[in-house]
Amino acid sequence: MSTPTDPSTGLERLLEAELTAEPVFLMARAASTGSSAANRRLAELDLKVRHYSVLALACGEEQLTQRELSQFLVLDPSQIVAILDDLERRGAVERRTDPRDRRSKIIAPTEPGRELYARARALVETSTAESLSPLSPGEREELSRLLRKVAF
Amino acid sequence: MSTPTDPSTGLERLLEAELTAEPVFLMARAASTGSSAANRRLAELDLKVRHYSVLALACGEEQLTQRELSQFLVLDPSQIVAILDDLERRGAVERRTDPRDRRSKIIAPTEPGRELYARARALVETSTAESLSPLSPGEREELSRLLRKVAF
DNA sequence: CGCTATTCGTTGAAAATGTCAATGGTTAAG
DNA sequence: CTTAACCATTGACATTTTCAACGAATAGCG
Repeated sequence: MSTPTDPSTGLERLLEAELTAEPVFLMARAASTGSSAANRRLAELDLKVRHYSVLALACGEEQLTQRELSQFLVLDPSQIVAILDDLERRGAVERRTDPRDRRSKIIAPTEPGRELYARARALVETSTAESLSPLSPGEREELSRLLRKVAF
Repeated sequence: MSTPTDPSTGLERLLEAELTAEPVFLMARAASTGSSAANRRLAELDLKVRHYSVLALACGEEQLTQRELSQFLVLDPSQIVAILDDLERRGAVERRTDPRDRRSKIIAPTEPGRELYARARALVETSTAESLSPLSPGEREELSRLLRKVAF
């Protein structure tokens, strides 16, 4: 059975196409199917991967400004504004003017925000497990390790 | 020196963030930086990765219809139309009604199209080498192998 | 054979995302 | 204290995505 999540195309004869050897293509395809799967799960919480990412960073150890979120997530500052408007309207995060530089705003999670993150994280875990199911545990670790090296 | 291609953010303190452990995020970031790098190179030929992908498949062994391109590239049929309009206008490919099913059209490369593909391919190779430079040759192979398993 | 349902490429519109310039408030450098 | 730079924000615009609808062609079935 083929769900919209299923990367299978029924075009097995194309697995030898030259394009299949191109990492750019493979990355794009894997990222595309992976994040639509995650988005489908997160829809239950009315979140998308982009919101989840911001929320995750907000819930982390580091105090981050919008500029830093923008750089780390490779999103235009104006997009961060939009995402934060959503999250703040839902009461998941707060913008606090950085006392050491009143131009910047530090993004802090609220208590409900942390709970939302916990639930979202569980959903993402599920989605990830599903997306990476063709890999062994060792392979998943290796994939993460390699991706981390190229992603930063 | 940090070029727009460079994935480095100068936010090393975030490398331990929980988000960094999420494959969804890593994939998205790697795919994003990877394909913008490739797009930057391909701009020289007035191509984007999406055009390159279609052209590559057209130049392959298999006779593919637009529907098949759409499925394999995970793009809406209407997007394939747009890409083909571009490529056909440039004389790189042709649409030929499939004699066995006159609803479908098979995409065939022209001779200039093949030459264009060859040049584009070289550019993509360069971009890939650059993007994957933090990896050893063995690691690059392994990354491709793992991506192929999750991408299909 | 005819009728109906389905598929294909195409068009067009709407939503989401990406990109970029300009602004007010704030800080840094001199 | 003045000038330049930086931050978040806004608004405009381009690109990409998503979806419904259409004519042409095929497939299934009576």
